[in-house]
Amino acid sequence: MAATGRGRDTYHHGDLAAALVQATLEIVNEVGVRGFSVAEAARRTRVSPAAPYRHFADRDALLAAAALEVSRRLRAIHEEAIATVDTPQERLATVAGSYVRAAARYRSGFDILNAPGLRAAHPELREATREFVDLLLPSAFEVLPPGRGAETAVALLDALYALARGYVALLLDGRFGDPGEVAEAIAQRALRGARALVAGYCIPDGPPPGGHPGR
Amino acid sequence: MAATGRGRDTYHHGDLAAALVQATLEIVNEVGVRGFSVAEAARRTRVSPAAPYRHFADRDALLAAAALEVSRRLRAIHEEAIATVDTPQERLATVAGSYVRAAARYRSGFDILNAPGLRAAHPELREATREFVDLLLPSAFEVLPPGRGAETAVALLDALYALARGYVALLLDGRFGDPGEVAEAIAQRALRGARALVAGYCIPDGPPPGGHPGR
DNA sequence: CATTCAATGTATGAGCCTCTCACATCACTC
DNA sequence: GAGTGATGTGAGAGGCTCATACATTGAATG
Repeated sequence: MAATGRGRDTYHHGDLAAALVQATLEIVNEVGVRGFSVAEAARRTRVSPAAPYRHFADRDALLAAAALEVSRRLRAIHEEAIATVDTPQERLATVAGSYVRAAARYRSGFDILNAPGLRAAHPELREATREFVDLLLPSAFEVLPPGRGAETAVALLDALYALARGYVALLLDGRFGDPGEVAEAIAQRALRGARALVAGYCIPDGPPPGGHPGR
Repeated sequence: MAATGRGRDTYHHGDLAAALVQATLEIVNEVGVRGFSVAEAARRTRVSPAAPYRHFADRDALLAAAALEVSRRLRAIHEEAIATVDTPQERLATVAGSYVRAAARYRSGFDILNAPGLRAAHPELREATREFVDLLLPSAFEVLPPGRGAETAVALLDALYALARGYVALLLDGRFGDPGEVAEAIAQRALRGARALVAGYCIPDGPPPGGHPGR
């Protein structure tokens, strides 16, 4: 446990796993996911290059652990954002904006979270996403015309998530200029887009899905 | 592929650059961007590990060249999709669907195209995106209420792009199950979401871009 | 033709990384 | 206070990126 508080004067570290995750976040923040290396994380934690492998199966496992930490913090941010809003419509839309804003602030975290393949390979990350969906599902139901099934509610949330994630991708690519500077403006756009999506899904006799949504 | 037609019986390859790009696409298709290595591309092209560096400055440059090739093919796909549609509204929405469909088919290409940092580091990739925007700008103008400036039109396109790209990210993450199987259903959802976005931007007195949430 | 040269491929190697395996050290229990 | 499992170390195999010096060749030039 970290509770022992011994940084690194002893042979054993105390809480190497957590320290490595922290180091990982810092490194990724500086040099990106591709520049990250387990060896560097070990170096910063003043531990031999092999030590991390006692706690994480491989490089990706360490990155996934860091991503999980990020998603925890993200969840807290969103819960806070949601709490300040009254109507379910705005609650849904607000999250899109706060997602974009968070991306600009915690750049590194999103790089990890969205690293290609990581999510696909680590179920616990997908699980974290699902919890996030649960957070908003009630609002989605409240907003939809009565009689719509859970499928439609989930589809609406997916659409919101897709919109926000897409904006984040563009933002972090530098599509709009310096991410830090334009973040607020893009967050507003995401907010507006999210409102349009919610409105679109609320049309009582929404357009025939054309193709039934997957499961 | 070799322009001169000599595959590899001679000392010189004939068209190593193109062959490397092709090999890159195949490798990424099999093992993802992270699994890709310049060495492997050289191996498949029956060339020494150092040869690729005669044509590409570094690993990322080769990936960027492959990404450019992908974006060329993508553009062709979209031009075709657009051509089959009459109204500007549907033209805009259609592209979102075709983007998702293309992602499922050319999985590897999208992995490269969306590799974190690549776009940010290689201007020619951003240039390709801009050309793509130009393709749709006329439709965006046609759709918006008169009096809206170019900014709004670009904002609408950005929103559509964000939505489509987000869906693609979720799809390729396996969020909806096997990408190949659910692709069509997700494409339909993207289509529907895109229609909602277009409709949202067409409200004559829509909120000002930087607008306050008031409602 | 013979020669030269610029482009293209090769050989070699330094330096870094991932991950493994045998071994050292320590916290805990009985 | 001895045993034991968890945690860290050392050494190293194998792979990768990229730089540098060298080999080969098609084409231009005289």
